[in-house]
Amino acid sequence: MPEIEKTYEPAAVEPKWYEFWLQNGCFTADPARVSKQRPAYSIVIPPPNVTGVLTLGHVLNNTIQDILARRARMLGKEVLWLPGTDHAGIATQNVVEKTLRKEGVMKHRNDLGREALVAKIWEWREKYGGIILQQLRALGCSLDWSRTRFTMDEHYSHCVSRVFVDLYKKGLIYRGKRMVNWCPASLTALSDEEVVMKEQNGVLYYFKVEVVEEPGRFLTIATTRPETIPGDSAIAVNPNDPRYAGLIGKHARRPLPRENQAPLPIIGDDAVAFDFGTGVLKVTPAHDKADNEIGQRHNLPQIDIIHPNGVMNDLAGVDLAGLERFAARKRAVEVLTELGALEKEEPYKNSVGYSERADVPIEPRLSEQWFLKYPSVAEARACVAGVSGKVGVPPAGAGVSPDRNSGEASDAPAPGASNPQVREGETPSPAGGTPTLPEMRFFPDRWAKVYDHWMTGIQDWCISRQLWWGHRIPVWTMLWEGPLATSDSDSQIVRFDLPFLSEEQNRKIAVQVIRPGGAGGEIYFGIAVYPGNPEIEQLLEQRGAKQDPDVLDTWFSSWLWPFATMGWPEKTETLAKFYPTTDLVTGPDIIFFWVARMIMAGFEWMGEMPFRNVYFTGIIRDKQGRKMSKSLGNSPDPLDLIAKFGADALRFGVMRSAPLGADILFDEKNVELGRNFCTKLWNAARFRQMQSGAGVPPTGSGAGVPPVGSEAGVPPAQFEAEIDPALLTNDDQWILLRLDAAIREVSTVLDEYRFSDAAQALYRFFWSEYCDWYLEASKAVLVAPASPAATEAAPPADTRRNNTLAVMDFVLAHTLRLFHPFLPFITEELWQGMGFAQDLPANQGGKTIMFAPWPKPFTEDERAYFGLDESVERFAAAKFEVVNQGRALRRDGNIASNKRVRFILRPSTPLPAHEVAVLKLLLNADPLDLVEASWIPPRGTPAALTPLGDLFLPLEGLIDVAAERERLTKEIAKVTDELTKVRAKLANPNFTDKVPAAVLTEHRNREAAWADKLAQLQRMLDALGL
RNA sequence: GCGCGCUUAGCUCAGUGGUAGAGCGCUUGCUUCACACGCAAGAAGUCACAGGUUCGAACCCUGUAGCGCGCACCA
Repeated sequence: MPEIEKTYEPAAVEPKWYEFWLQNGCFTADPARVSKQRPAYSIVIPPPNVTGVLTLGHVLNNTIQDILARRARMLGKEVLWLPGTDHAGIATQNVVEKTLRKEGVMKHRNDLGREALVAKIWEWREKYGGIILQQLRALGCSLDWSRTRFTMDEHYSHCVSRVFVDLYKKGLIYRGKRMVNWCPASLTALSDEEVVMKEQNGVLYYFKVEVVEEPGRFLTIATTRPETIPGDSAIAVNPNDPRYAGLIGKHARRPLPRENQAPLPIIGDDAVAFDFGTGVLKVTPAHDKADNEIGQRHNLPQIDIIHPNGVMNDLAGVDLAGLERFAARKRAVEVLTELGALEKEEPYKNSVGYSERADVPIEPRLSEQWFLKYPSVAEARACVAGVSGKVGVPPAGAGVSPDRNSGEASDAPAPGASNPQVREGETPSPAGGTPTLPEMRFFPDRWAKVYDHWMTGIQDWCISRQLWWGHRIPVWTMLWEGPLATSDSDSQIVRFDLPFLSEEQNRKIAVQVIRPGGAGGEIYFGIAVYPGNPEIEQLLEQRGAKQDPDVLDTWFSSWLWPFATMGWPEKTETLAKFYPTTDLVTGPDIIFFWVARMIMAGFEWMGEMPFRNVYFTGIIRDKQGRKMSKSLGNSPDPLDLIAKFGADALRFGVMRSAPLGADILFDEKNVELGRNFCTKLWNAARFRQMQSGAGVPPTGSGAGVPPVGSEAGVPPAQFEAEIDPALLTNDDQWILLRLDAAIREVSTVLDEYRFSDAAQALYRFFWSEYCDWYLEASKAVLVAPASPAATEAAPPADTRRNNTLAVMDFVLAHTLRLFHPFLPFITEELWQGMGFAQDLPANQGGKTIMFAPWPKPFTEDERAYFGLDESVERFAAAKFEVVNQGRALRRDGNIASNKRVRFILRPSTPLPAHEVAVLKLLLNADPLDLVEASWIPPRGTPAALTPLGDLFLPLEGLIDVAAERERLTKEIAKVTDELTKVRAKLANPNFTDKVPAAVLTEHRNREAAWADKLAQLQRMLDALGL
């Protein structure tokens, strides 16, 4: 084996192995390999925006997914981790338009026109769309690149159109003129989820209006938006408000526009609160959601006074027309003041909806849009573990039944097509009960409540966007002059064959009345066309039908991601084997945008939930707890971090500080810690390499790597060949026990998605236990073996040495595998470099550590075989106590840790020569003299009591007696305190009567131990002399 | 207003009823033949507060305060 270099160089190592994995198809999923013995495991990546670059959020999210995927492979599963990108409508169009404006290509999108702009965006996508995926490679992500998808791939786009038509036919999609969230910057409607509420320091303006029928009587109205007064069409009061009830039916003159101070009706509506403002409300049906509802109840005119871009139109009157809405507010206040109508203004805090993307206040606006009534809500709501409304789960696939033309829509794989994929250790349904539907689990589960709450109050989804980049709505609208085939004019869906289409073609469309008896009594049809029928589209356009110019909300395509990427609507093998996916890893900020909608889509078109488990990551913040943002300059570039510290270091650092359910405060120190840990791992391996030689196969040859699934009951042959249990030292046995504990702990916490706990357990095991204790103790065998006492039947040094190396190899081989999901690169480098891959079958790690089996805890038989029992731990703990005490003595005596000094041990139990050698080494003692029980130290000798006997540091004259006395006095105080506490407990009959026997025994032992210790400390203090 | 979460060492966080823990930072000593990205030893905590349950509470219950998040309202 080549000698391991002195320092680890991630920059040289990482690309090499990534290329190796790619060349060997290690990431490729093959549904044909899925079987009962080899269950499927799948994750679809939350597709990053195609314009995006890697952020720390992506690092967190994708490292978690990679850990899950890599571990699943090691557990013998067929793993599909499916990559891709999202076209991200508004975001992408904004980015590209901005660039084009900067480059002077255009001033406004209209300069280019729809087709040219879309072509430019495609160009952009070709050029930059793969960046983030390339960056994921640098992170080590084991994605199956052969399956990379994009939400605007031809096939994917067909899926989007198909589900649109399907929902349209089911009557769930409708067009309507409604109040929508309008973004005056992006000039498009937005969904409720794209609006974020922000608290504002605003002003509440009070102005008065005169009651027409009672001249001289004024009403005072409070408003935050005086610029909308010209759009008012009523004054509302609460009919139960004695102050104003008598005015209902009368009129008041609105002050603006000043050239048209129209009298408005005073109406009564329960929505008006008595105690807010003055109890009098101006009603602006065209520019406020609540006012719009009042307007509908009272049949008020809707006066639209604002252009789509936020500029006031002519109806706003001469004072305001042409002003931007906030300038208009200022002006309106001035005019009110001039008119003498303004009474007062007071500061006021309120929340205003902002456009998430453009970061400007949205404008509630009446607009004609497409809306969706969510499908499969009941199923989606009921399937999540821990939500309240989960009773009466309907059978899977019980969606709304299609009314006709069902042929094309229903050829998806049969509902319930399942695949055997159960997480290791997953508990089956409760025994004896009725079979329950499989549940989806959220981690942490508190998100289930949030999800349920949203699903309960769910509103129709505005799915049309006034953009060009996206999936164009597959609906053509035309004026219909013939008779209607249905008498029910309220019906949204009409059974109607277009005479200019063939019967066959008519089956590929759905017809909806858009404006029954529209403005001039005309009837408009919306004709939705299944994808892939250009000839129908052509015929429609020849007849004057126009395709809707809008595109669909990006999330209307994202919600199909789990199955549209796997070939739906064809019944692909991929779908059959890998759907539903096993885990979804995403941020809680898109639980409504994406997760909830995917669940509904999963039920609606696959008849099944899209994933079994959803892991919600925290949000990455800087170390002051602020969100990462470009403007703050607090978001480091992950690629810089990788260049500086290595991808493994970044992964480990982030994972170690990312507890389940909490935000992550990112600190480069954590990455440093990851880097340091890699170095530690590297050097521990290097130490092992430096020991090979005399009598050992030069490579260590993967010694002791046990076959996975070795049958219980038979001591594995490999163990016998490599590790002779008869030659195991206490340290060997101890580290095997610690390894076993680490395997158990890491496996358990990973099953619970507690990645930071796993990382910490690994860190602790390898650094504090393996390196700090075992590796140091092993030097007593490898570097400075004890010369056995004449009476002892010690094994030849070489034999014992080989055995220790075998134990080391065993532990390292397991450790590397435990670390692999977290640290894929360095573990592969060491696995190969140290020769662990040799002589192993390819599917057992012979080719790459990626397919080496995940370590298993010892069986009972293996524990017995290696002699691993409690006495091992006990003796090791006693030994460490001796060492700790000795080091403390050294410290008290101000003796440098590198200085060899004489220690004297008066053992309370016979010690094998080897153990004495270990103690000598760890104490850095020379010599370590053993004395008889009768030996009495000279007065003033610092001493420590240990479980293996009394330890002395004979340093006549060198010791600071006063300091030593102080230490002992302090120790005595502490022990006295503990002893008092435990005695007080034991003296309490309530305690002794009620406490469980085991706890009582434990307390009695504790009392004895403290008492013993106190007595000995006292003796030591006495021995120090005065 | 409703709901959720958090409050433990200087910082970030583990710790679900029985002797308060880790990493970082800090202090001291050490280039001891894997590693100074290291080794060793240390200092450091009224477990937010107040009640209650219990033999016993950081942990369970009730309440309070502060912080964070979500939802609703917002003339």
